[in-house]
Amino acid sequence: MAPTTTAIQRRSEARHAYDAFLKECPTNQLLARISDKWVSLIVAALGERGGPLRYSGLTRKIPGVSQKMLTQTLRSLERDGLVSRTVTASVPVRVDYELTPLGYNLACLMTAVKDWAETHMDDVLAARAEHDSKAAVPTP
Amino acid sequence: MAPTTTAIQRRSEARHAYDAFLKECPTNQLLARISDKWVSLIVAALGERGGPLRYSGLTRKIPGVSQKMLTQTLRSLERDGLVSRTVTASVPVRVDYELTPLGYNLACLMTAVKDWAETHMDDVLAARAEHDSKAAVPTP
DNA sequence: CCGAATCCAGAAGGATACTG
DNA sequence: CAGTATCCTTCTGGATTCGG
Repeated sequence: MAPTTTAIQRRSEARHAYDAFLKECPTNQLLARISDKWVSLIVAALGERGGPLRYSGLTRKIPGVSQKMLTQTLRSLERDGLVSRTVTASVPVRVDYELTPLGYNLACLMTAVKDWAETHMDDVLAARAEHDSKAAVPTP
Repeated sequence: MAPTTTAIQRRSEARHAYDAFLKECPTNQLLARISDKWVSLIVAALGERGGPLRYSGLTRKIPGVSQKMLTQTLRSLERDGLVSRTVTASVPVRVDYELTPLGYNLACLMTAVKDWAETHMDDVLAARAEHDSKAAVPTP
């Protein structure tokens, strides 16, 4: 019997090979992790500050973030050794978050990306308007 | 009556202010866009190549991507003026994708981020193991 | 003040089949 | 070869509530 579904099979095999590959090669995992919206914002916020920031401070510095996402993202960043968490047991508990040296290292790149976004934003906007105007007038 | 729900209200207001802010300041939109997993991988793939790449070529170069995500992401990148799409109407249709100058510009940053991930991956892994081992032994 | 836990709507994304 | 369209599962992430 000739293999009639080779294309499908190959694709499926590629996917499973990819899944297995991820376990051995965590680079993609790490890339996916730092390619997260909240990770970018938190690391950028802590990087711009240059020093420690409290939980409530982060909430104010990143408008629109929910406690859930903030806590969740901070935990993963702490686990990955990118931020340090310091608890001061005062009457109202005080928790400070700060980038580790490794985290500051990443913050530089994040800042560069953010600067790129700010610099070339108008180019992208222009391209988007151009593209949309062409697509919107098929029969003038 | 004293305002007992100020914290909740402030948070809610912050969210709506954020939503309104996004319309006037698309920088965050753009940052979120380029902080996408598939965007990173596609831009990196095209950047490493240095030249045009066909649809099927991209499928092979990015294992695990579905046609849906590949097409969808390419469309958005084209709309944003980061990649160009060239159709050659031969017997089997041939489509080439290539980074625009703006796209190449971004690819440099993406490559830097990818390199960072590859360089500091072991540090992150070590921190992760350290963190997990501490959390896994509360009662020895 | 900092966070954990639960609920749930909606978006993301994969599998599959079909077109030109 | 290069998509498009559809279904369906998974996961994201916001709202809310409770605890230390």
